[in-house]
Amino acid sequence: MIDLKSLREDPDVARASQRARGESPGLVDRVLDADARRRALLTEFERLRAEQKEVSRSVGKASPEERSAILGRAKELSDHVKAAEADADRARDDLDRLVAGFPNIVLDGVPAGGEDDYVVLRTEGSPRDFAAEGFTPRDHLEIGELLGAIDTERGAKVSGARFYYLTGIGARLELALLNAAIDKALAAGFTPMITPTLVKPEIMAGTGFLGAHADEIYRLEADDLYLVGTSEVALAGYHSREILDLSAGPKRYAGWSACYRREAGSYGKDTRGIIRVHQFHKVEMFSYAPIEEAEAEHARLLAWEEEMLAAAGLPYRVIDTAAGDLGTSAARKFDCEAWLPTQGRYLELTSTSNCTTYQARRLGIRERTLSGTRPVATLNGTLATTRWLVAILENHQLPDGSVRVPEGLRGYLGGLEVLEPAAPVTA
RNA sequence: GGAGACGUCGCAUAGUCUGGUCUAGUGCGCAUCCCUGCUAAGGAUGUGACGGGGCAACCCGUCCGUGGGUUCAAAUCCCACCGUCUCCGCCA
Repeated sequence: MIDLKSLREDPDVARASQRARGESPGLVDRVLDADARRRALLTEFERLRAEQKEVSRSVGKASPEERSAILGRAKELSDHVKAAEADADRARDDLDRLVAGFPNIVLDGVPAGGEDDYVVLRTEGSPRDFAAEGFTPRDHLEIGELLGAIDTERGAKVSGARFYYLTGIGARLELALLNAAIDKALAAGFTPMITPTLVKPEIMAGTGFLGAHADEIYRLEADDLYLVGTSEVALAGYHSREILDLSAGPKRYAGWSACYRREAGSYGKDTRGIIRVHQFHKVEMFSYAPIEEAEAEHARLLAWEEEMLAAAGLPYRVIDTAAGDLGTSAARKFDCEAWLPTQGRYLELTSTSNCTTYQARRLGIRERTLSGTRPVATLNGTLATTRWLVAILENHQLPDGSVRVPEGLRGYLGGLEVLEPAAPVTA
């Protein structure tokens, strides 16, 4: 939720933000109108209510002779108050609806435009030259099957398309990666958390996931709960309706959870292997920070992501996502994309967003300061996901189909240096 | 799943039966000050959130788990829901 006061004081910033996102700047004026109307009706209601309270109080003290006259007056006022309150409530609902649909204000420097208008900030590491090494790289699924690490056929049999089993060394490799991520988070001062993956509608709405991309989310209708697409949701909800003390710096949590995505509208895209799946695991960083520290914290989250990518030995690039490709809640987003040799393209492995105070306003997360309370900034970023296995298997493969274990993960696999092809799991 | 108890401004509690004097009292904690001169005790004052108006001291409104209802008037009466605890049943 955007800040109405600053919108009132400086609507041009919001208009510019809307234009950068490729959305309507006219929405700003509709919000301003609704806000003015709501405040006028609220003032009127409160004036009548104050009068009614005064008259009502006088009923008890009135002498029997005065009583019926006062009661008549009170009754009349009561009707007026009810009507005025209904008007004010309606105006508030109108305003709320408009505000709910208003995305976060993008930060200065965010590239304008859509999905393809990102800016590459830098490229780290260099992709291997498989031609020079004299072999054609296998894709992650082929390797995964050779290693007995990934089984998508049985995943489809049991749960449908875009489901999979990680088997044997595949399961161990994912656990190794996620454990490495948790250790990285611990070293950076995060509190590890294992979070709920089913959340209430108000929490899902508060994080901004029920806006434009609501069809991405699984909903359990019988229980009115949502399956989270990331532990960001549960971690943002953790301190909802609380007042925090951030005087010692940001509060940092690292969530480990399964993540669920419907992948509606991605038919035919990344259908092979485990690049785009309905269920995966992720270790996610989440920070609650004073707003002045948000941009510095965002830079820190990005740096920790890059340390993980280095531990996994992956070549990657960092992009500054364009305004139109930001989520509803994000004011700025950096993605790290690893090189995918068999597709000759970069694949998103991490994403870190600065949501400024947008989520905190919706979820009622504030901090205590010398001059009262105010909303905090929330930020999130990926430390590892199941998808990383794709890049690890492809980038570290050897001609015979085995895979060199990146040094940063060996300690989590009992010192194992190479994953060797194994007999497949057969019936 | 069944039965019962409970939910009050940081914490603990009063108030609910008998609606108006609750403009929610008290204790603890906390903050400032006073006294004292020494890691004590005492005293005074203050002590929330949200919204609106001046936008500074102030004023108004909302908030007693949540949402409805009754009433001129609801912490208080009625209904529904949520949560916590206890007991029973069932499942692991």
